[in-house]
Amino acid sequence: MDLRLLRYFVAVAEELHFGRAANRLHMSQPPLSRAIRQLEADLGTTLLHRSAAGVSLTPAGATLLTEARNLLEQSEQVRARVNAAASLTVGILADSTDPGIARLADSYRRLHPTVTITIRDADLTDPTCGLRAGLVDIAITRAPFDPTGLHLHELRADPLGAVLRTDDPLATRDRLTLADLADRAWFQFPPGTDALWQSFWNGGQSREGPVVRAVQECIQAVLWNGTIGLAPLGHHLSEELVVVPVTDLPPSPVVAAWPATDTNPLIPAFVQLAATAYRG
Amino acid sequence: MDLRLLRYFVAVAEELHFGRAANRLHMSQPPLSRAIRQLEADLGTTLLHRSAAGVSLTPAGATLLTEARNLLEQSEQVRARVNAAASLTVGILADSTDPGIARLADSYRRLHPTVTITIRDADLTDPTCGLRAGLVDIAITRAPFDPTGLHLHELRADPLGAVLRTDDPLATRDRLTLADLADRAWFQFPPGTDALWQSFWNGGQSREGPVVRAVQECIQAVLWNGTIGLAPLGHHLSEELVVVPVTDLPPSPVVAAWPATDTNPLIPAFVQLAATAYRG
DNA sequence: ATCGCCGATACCCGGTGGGTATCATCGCTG
DNA sequence: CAGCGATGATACCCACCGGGTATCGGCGAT
Repeated sequence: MDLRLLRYFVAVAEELHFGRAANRLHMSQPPLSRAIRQLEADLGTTLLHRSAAGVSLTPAGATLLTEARNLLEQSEQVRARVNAAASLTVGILADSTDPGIARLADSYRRLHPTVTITIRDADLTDPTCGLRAGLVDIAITRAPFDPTGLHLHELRADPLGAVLRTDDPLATRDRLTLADLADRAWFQFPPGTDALWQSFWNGGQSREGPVVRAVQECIQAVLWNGTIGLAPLGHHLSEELVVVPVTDLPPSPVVAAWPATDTNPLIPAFVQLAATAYRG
Repeated sequence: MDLRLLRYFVAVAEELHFGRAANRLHMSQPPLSRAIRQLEADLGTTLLHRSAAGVSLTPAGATLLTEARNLLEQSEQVRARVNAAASLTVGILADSTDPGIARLADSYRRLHPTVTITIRDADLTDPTCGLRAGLVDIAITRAPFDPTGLHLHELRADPLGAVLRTDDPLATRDRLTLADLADRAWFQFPPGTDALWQSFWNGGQSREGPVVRAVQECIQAVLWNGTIGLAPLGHHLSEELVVVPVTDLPPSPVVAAWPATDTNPLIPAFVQLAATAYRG
């Protein structure tokens, strides 16, 4: 059985007219007639009643119409699924300053040269980097966020510090507590941001402060407006900023997250590679 | 996408060797290589890693392997379902003496000349005429029987009578009750026969008597052994038998039955035709 | 370094899928 | 009732494609 013939048959069965169907298929009528006869011979049944009055479906033809539509639909899905298995989009959040992700992508490309891997920088609105919206296949992000329907894999946990201007009175301290920062203005995330995540990144409390949508905006908020935020230690954000450890905050985990329903075989391989890359 | 190419791909993916796969497909290696390249070009992805060491699947290839197997399997099912929709096997029970079924088959053939309709006479063991075993698409039989998983359509209800030899003392009566027959030997159906059906055709009670497997055997049992049985009125069974109405039995319904899961479009058409044929 | 295995390439041929021209049939209409 | 128009079937042709054979190239093993 040939999918081409099924496509032809569906056209004829829908039009109930060889001429119109041929037109729709951008071909002439005689080869179409022949193709349908061929399909009938292949299946060993008559699919259409032909008469000068018109064309009508036999019971076998009616069955084939629905079955063929179904099969053609599924063949398209196969195409889509195979294409999905040939490319991987990874969303990253807040770690755009981290060179690790670039090295990770490179080593993945070396391992799977046939796979197109794309890194997408997400904005802070969505800690799952568009995972639920289907924009990315995997998110590399920082917990916490609502994990419903997601598989998670913790890659690393970073101690957190307060991001301060170098001329801040606290900037010379080698450690801080949340109490030291209680009177400062904190970031505000846009509405719709995961509540868990928002409260954590504000030091576990609801805070007042300017709205930020991207990492660059956070840095600017600290530099220009004297607000304060949290960041993993060891990242060099700017010449004019320091990150001072805050001792009474739990470390911030970096997690890989992907939809529990996603069967893309590239995902486990990527997560494993990410795990070794982040461990080192 | 061409199912032929998918078949080729499955062979190569299973053998992981172009030569062996070509052998399995009864073709030579070069056109097979070309076909796989074609499939890759069509899908826009590499499906196989080729090296002198051997062939291995890319992630997209692994996905396609399962998807292709699935699609090929389904294409075979389409073929089977279309063939099923082009032929109808009707099982009939106990009414082989009824000329109505022959007329019904003829008028169905006139209505659907492309459909092969086959009438199968069932034995008394199975009142559903092999419906559950898949031997027939529709059963025209007499209730009662276990209707689980079946759709039923009552075609007619016949008053019942006792089948007696013409020289039986009761043969001249114009009506009887079950009480009149209480001391007679009744039929016995083979083990496995539907219990509902068995008890009904024995006058609603468990009875002693010879085992019968076919209508002919029932007639012979009455003629030769003096046993007794029930039959719808108005059928001429034999010159030496009469059917005397039994007034305290409910009429016996003739029903069309077919599997609730069967989507064969021939079934509704046949049932409708049967309904009008039996009504007349 | 060389041999051997295996997939790729080059090239050829016949069948098939597409085309055009025309026929046959049937329903409609004047 | 004859002629016309519409529609599917048939006849025939051509280009392309799916199959074949012969051979190359590259990598691994010895």
